[in-house]
Amino acid sequence: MSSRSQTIADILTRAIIDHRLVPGCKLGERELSEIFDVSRIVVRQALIRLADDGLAQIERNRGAFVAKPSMQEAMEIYDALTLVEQGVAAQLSDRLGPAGWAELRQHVERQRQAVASGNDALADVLGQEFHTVFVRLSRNKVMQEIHAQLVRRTTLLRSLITADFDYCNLLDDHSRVVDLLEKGRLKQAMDLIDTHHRTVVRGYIMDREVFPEMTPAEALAPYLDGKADGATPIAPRKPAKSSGNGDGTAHAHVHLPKQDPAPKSRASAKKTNRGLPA
Amino acid sequence: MSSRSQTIADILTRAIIDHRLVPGCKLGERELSEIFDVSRIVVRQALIRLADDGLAQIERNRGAFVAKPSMQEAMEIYDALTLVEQGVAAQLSDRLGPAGWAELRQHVERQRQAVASGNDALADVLGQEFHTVFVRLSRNKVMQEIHAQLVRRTTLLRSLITADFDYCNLLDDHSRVVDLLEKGRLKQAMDLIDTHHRTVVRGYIMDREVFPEMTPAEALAPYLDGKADGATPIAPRKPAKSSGNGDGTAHAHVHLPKQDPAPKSRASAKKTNRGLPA
DNA sequence: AACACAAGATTGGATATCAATCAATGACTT
DNA sequence: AAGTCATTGATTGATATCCAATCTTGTGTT
Repeated sequence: MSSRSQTIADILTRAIIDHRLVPGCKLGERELSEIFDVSRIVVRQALIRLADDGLAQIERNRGAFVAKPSMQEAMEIYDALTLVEQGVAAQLSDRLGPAGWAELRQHVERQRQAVASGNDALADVLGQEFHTVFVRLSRNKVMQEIHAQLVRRTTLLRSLITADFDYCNLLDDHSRVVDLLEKGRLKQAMDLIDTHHRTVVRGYIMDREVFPEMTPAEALAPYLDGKADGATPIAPRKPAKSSGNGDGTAHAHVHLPKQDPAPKSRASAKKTNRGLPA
Repeated sequence: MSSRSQTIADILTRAIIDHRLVPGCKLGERELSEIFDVSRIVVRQALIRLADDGLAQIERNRGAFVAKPSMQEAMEIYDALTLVEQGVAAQLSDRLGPAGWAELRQHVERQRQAVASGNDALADVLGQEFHTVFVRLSRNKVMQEIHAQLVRRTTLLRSLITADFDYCNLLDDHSRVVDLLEKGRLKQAMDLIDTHHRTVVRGYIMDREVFPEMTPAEALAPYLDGKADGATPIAPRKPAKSSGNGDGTAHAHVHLPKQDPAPKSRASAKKTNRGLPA
């Protein structure tokens, strides 16, 4: 079992890539420590991990916030992702065996079925997973980790934009990349990878104002004792601290941007939850 | 000014890439907290950062150690580095302007002069720096950070091997890569980058047992002076804490990594500083 | 010698506390 | 009334102390 701060960092990461915690959202130490029922120190260690991963930014004496990358940074992230995947493509076109190609095709097929059956959420997940599988076939764990981090950051970026993708189109890209690579047409495959990501970026109109639809406590609730992802149970709890904290519900104060019109949305607004919790 | 744990993480990183802290070296919380005169918690946060960077590994209930990558991991790191630099090469061959090429040439020239004047240590530093400059010209900060991390890890790897490089050869590679790229012969340049790194890896006979030649206190002493900011502390400074070892550790910039027969334990007798303080 | 067990040391974590800093508020001036 | 400045409150960065769990070590027994 890894450390608690790692567990919490994982949960926060999950919540961020599920778009339950959106860019700019304050990650207060005290608030999180009450949510997870751990000490502030553990929370801080988790936040350090998040910041190292580029998913949070810590401002001295002000606290941690979910990262809010600039357009410039968004481009750089996609550039880096393109570079990595092109490189992996070059490797795979040399070294990948039949089993590998089969796995890729099978994955594309699964996504195709998801699209066909109208399961957009699943299609979205599979669409992202394709890239992960792609890189995993390079059998380079270091590269995998770098790539996974970039993917997480692109997923974060999606919180900032108005999603407007054509899944079928992107799916076709995946399929065609596999085809081209297997036929040894590396150059074309690499160009397609580039176009693929540019297509995504082109849809990026970063409408800079994003405000949280839920408090962190609400956003994180689904991850707290579900253990859906087979991870660690959060805490076997010791006797409560008896110190007058009567109601027990960590009803957090909302940290909303000022010019915020009127989101009193504490009442579980199940809105466009694009994410996929477990 | 960034947090203290960041400062300490930076110093530890520095000490590791200077080969003053060698793989496997125990990084005890209490010991480090006394050395840096901070609390254990700050040290722990620094160690978390190191571990996230791949420079340390934390074993639960056992503590943190300087990372000791396997041969497999070493290969993966170099593979990833090659992939990144090849990708950057492709970008530069498209987009780099005259000023950029000039900067690269100038850098190669500086290293050439260092080699000519017999300043091996400087040549080594410049040789590594070339790769950093190369990637910086891509103007992609995300990519830069990924690359820098990989470079740090390769530098760590050098602690595990018996260094036996032919600097002139590697320098020639740099020069030729610039030439080829500027002439638009991308494919050849990329092949050369690959060969370049393979040349380095080929020299890797990871003689698994590395022994620390100094205690962490001795290894870290040179970095401890001002402690306020930590720009580039190479000033020799005596430890403020008494603690018995009054030796001032005159650290010479020696670059003679001749294999040392294994001493017994951490008996700090010799100070063959193999590192390359900038 | 091999094994079991107790003692010590180290880590992971909790709690309480303090200083520094930032945000918000309110008082005061113009 | 508007604007500026000081006070207050809240949050972070960091420390010290304490505790439980685990690892290491050394010793004693078989």
